[in-house]
Amino acid sequence: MALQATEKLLEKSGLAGLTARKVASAIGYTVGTLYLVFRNQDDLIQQANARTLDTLYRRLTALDTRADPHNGLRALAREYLRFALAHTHRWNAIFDHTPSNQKLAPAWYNKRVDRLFAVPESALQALDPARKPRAVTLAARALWAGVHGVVVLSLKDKLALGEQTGQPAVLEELVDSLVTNYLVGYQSP
Amino acid sequence: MALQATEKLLEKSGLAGLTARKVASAIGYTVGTLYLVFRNQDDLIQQANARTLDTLYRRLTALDTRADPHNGLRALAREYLRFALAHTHRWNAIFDHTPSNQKLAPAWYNKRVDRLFAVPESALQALDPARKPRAVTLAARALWAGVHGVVVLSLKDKLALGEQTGQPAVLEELVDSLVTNYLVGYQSP
DNA sequence: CGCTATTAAAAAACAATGTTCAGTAAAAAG
DNA sequence: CTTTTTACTGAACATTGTTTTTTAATAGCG
Repeated sequence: MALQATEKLLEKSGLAGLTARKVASAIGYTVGTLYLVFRNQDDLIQQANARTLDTLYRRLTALDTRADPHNGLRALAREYLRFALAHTHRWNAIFDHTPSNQKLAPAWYNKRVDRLFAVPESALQALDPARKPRAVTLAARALWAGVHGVVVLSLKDKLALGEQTGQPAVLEELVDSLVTNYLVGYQSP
Repeated sequence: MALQATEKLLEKSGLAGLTARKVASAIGYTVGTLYLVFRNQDDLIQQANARTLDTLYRRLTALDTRADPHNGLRALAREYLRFALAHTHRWNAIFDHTPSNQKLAPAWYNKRVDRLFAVPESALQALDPARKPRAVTLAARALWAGVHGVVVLSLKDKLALGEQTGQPAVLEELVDSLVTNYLVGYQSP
């Protein structure tokens, strides 16, 4: 219940507008009760974010990249962008949230992140099965981080594209450009 | 004075550890005085961030990309990464700060962002003077946003690279991979 | 049933923080 | 010397994360 309410609140007003009291009252409880279920606010947000990562993962793995890895990677990137555009606030919450004093994220959280990176990585591997795993891993990280960067700046409207800023078609064009051009280099001898 | 103190505090404990009272007392004033100089905390942080953007801009323009645009772009990207690694907290502050209720950033702030994007853009234009300006702009945005993405995830340790995560050499390798491969695609017929 | 122990939740309290505002002391103006 | 302006303080307020104290209900059990 709390996590569902958190998601709803995030969708409406983003991470900045989220308070423990709002979440509690949204499910008909008071704030004290929330702290019986979650260790603190970081814990709550992290669990909400994990759910977002899960649905993103499901969306990405729903695509078939095996038939055509090249176009598959483009489709993955586009799907990533679309997801972020469709759930801006929840997606932003993943990256805007910086745990207060916590050293490193818990294992169950990192597992979701790793799993996500594995998706484009396996497509890249399929694209050139002969390549060494380490080289593929690095390439996957570089490419996916790059796609991530385009999406991040797209959502923050920091791409300085003039009037056409924020138009989904232009953004998809950007993502496509990145993936396509990168892959040309990746596959050239 | 206030901005210098803000920078020092940011360097030490990041945006999360920054409070109006700390900034004020760091310069020997009380919190009320700070609000005579800055409209609010967003204003203070935005002005501090603008200064960070300025020094980054100076670092990037200190490089000469005209002699060899291709390597110049790689150097730009590497310099961007180095700057972020050297001033992690101040750099993160630029992207972690989400103005409370403000619609869009003020013009004087956006000017710095535009100016930064112009740097790789002019290198890309030099690389292929025949290409149409709009195509160059799009490519510059895609490539630079991609580099940005690698840097973002590097600093947040979200690249899931196992033991070697965070090693600058590996990160430079990633950035290099992105730029080099992208440019191969960009220049191919 | 009647008493106790456990549980679930509320209510209240606390500290930190952003922000505002009334007041005050010193300097400047006239 | 009086008035006005300036620069600043100190207190106040609302919001929020978090903890602690209380209260009401339920379950366990003789």
